[in-house]
Order: sequence, then C-alpha cells, then structure tokens
Amino acid sequence: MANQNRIPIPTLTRFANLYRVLQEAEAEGVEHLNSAQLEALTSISASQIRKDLSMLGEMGRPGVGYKVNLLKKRIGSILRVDRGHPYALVGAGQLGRAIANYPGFEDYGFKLKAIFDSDREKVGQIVQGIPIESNEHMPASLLQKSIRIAVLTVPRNAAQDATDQLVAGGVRWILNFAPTHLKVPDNCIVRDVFLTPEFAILGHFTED
Amino acid sequence: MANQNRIPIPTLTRFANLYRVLQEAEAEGVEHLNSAQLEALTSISASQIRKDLSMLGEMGRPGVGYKVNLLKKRIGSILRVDRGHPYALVGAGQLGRAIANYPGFEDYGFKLKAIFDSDREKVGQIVQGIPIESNEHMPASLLQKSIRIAVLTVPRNAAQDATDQLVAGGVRWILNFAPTHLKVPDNCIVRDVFLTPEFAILGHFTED
DNA sequence: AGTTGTGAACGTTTTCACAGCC
DNA sequence: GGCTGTGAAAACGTTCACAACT
Repeated sequence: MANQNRIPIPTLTRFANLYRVLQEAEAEGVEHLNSAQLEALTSISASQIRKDLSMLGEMGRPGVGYKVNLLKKRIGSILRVDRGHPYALVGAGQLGRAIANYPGFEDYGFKLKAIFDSDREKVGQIVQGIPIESNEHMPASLLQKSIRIAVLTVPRNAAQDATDQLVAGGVRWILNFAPTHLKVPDNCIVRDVFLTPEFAILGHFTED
Repeated sequence: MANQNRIPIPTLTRFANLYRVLQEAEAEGVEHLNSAQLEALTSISASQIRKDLSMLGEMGRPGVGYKVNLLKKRIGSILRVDRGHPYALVGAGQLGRAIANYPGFEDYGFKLKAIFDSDREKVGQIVQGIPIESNEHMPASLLQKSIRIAVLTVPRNAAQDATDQLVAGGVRWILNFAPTHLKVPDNCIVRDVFLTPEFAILGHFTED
C-alpha cells in the first residue's frame, strides 16, 4: 500500500532512472508500459519496479500496465522536478564546468544560479550565462539568492573550507565531488559522488 | 575468516577510500593505525572497517592496530592498483577531458592510453599527451593497444553505438557516464555513474 | 589495558510467488 | 489470459558485543 513518506534511497535512484525512460516514452507517444517492458528499458527487475511503484499507491492496471504520462507525473512530483531548485556551483574547474554545461539537470528541476571560484583569474568569466563570483562573497550571495543546494567540485584540500562557507550561506544539500569526507551540521545532507572508487572497483574485477 | 573471493561492492568502495587514506598516512610516516583512527579519517565505522578488513585475513594486531604499509599493499593488490591498467576514453567533451585530466586515477593503477571522438574537429588534438583518434578506428586501435577498459562520456544517443564498438575492440569493463542503460554481452562489466539521479535524490529531500 | 576478529542480532533491500483485478 | 500489488521469504549489509590475543 501507499506509504509515500520515507522512500528508500535505492528506490529514489530507480525513480530517477524511470523518470528519464518515461520522458522518452512519452515523447515517442507510448501510452502504456508494463513492468516487463520497463525492465527491458532500465534493467531494473520487473518485481523491483512493481514494488517501488507500489509506494506511490496503485498506479498500474492489472492486464494493462502503467499509464506513461500519469506515472511520469507522479514520479516527477516525488522527485520535485517542477520546483526549479536554484543551485550553486563551487569550483569552476573542468569538472565544474562540465557539470554546469551538462544539459540533463534542468529536466530534473535544477537551475544553476551562482558559480564561485577562489581563482581571481576566473572571477567575472561567464559560464552558462552566470558570472563567476569570488569565494569571498559566498555566504552573502547565497543568502541573497536563497540558494539551498550546491555542487562542490573544488580540490580536496579546499573542500571543507568551501563547505563551511556554503553552510554559513544557508546551503543544506550538497552534491560533493571532492574526494574527501565533509563535516556538516546535522540539518545538512551531503551526497558523495566519488569517481576514483568506481575506477578502483573496475580494477578489482580485472583479470590477468 | 579470510574469504578473499567475492568481496561485496560496498566493501570494495570502502577499500578504495581506505587506500587513499593509507597512502596519505604512509607519506606522513605513520606506521600504525587502528580501526578507531581509520574511522576518524574516513567516517567509515570502526566495526565496519574491522569487518571489511577481516576479509583480507588477519591484518591487524590486537592492542596495536594495522600496519599502514602492509595494509596499503594488501588493499592495493585487491584493487590491483599495480597493474597499470590501460584504458580508453570515448568522448572528448568537457566531462571526458575533466576525467582525462583528473590526477587521481593513476594512483589506482589506471593509465589513459587512447582517446576517441566522433567529431572531426577534435581528431588529432592532444589531451594529456594522447592524440584524439576518430571513432572509426576504435575497434582496431583498441585491439592493437590491448585496451580492455573504457570510460564512456558520449551523449546518450551515441552511447550504444560506441559501446558496440568498444566490445568489438575487446573492451570488457566500461565505466559509463552516459545517462542510459548499455546493452553488453555477459562477459562485459558495466559500472554506471549517473549524475542526474544524484541530483534527483537531492530534489526529493528538498522542502518548502 | 588495548584492540582485533567474528558470531549473532538487527535492519534494510530484493526476490519470490500468487491472489485478485482488468 | 495478462499483469499488478503485496505479503512472505530470502539475501544482503551493518552494527553490536565480547572472547581472544598482544
């Protein structure tokens, strides 16, 4: 039965993937998809999909499947894709710019509103229509723009400092690409995206 | 007791993090670290660390802790950091270049050996000392260089094509940044690194 | 005393299997 | 007949707690 509160992270991750597939299906004019078809498109098992979707209440029709536009809308509302979350990018290096320029995030309701970098040379440069600001105004600028979400792509040794300033500026959700653990207050959520472990895992499975 | 075969992915991820910390400790001349100290450095719980390390056989000494250089060596061999895995980058866009230029991967034994892009403009450009090759020679070039590992950073609609060519070129491990599911033969391992779900999850926790 | 290694308890996530609905 | 929704079972991963070792 529907228990909309407290959806596990693995389920949310799968919702994000389903959302993309549903978007594509809708664009192609597909009206219904059943759990087996969704499995083919995502390689999430059909039973897993049904279990996940059961958290949203009864979304499917036995014998028919799930209505694409309805399901997309429902998952979208869970992921809050329609809110236009403003976010800040801290660290306008290569990875940071790649993320700023990555087109996919807007589909999920995220809107880049500020970019910070400690490098004086970069300050004032325009990326994605946003001028890079100096790190120094970070807290004030964040507060003024009501930004609560940040993506952190600074070098490891600058990460904790930048984090402290983000927190001072009212940021409560951080997507962290710096390969280090961030210390934040309890009311702040950090999602770590570490690339080296991904490589390292690949290494382990390597043979010969 | 030591069951070196079949180490769970979460454990491998933690090993990769421990490896970095051990590298730093070794560089600083630290000889021993106990599980509580490792917890402080990684925020992996001490009992979790002991459990993970117990998979490697008895690596620590009660009352003393773990010998840094020994443990680093052991984890390194699990992650096969000493093999100098040659890898290819497919897609020399911003994200691809950011990854190519990221210094951390070499520490884990990965060595960039080829770059491919379908854009004629880019072919011949040098990135990290490697000339960008045209997609067309991909399979032949991969085979010639004995490359078995690839990082895929092409747009979604080019991803499956590129994957097919990688597989034709003998690649068996793919780190996939393209936000789509790749179809590969059974003997090929794909690790997906999807950035949008990370954002999407953040969105769900957003309030207001 | 200090710290490991590990069985046992716990909690979470996935898979199974099928009753019930379309 | 086909497919969903869901309890029940299984698998998995983490934390606890303590005997054993230095």
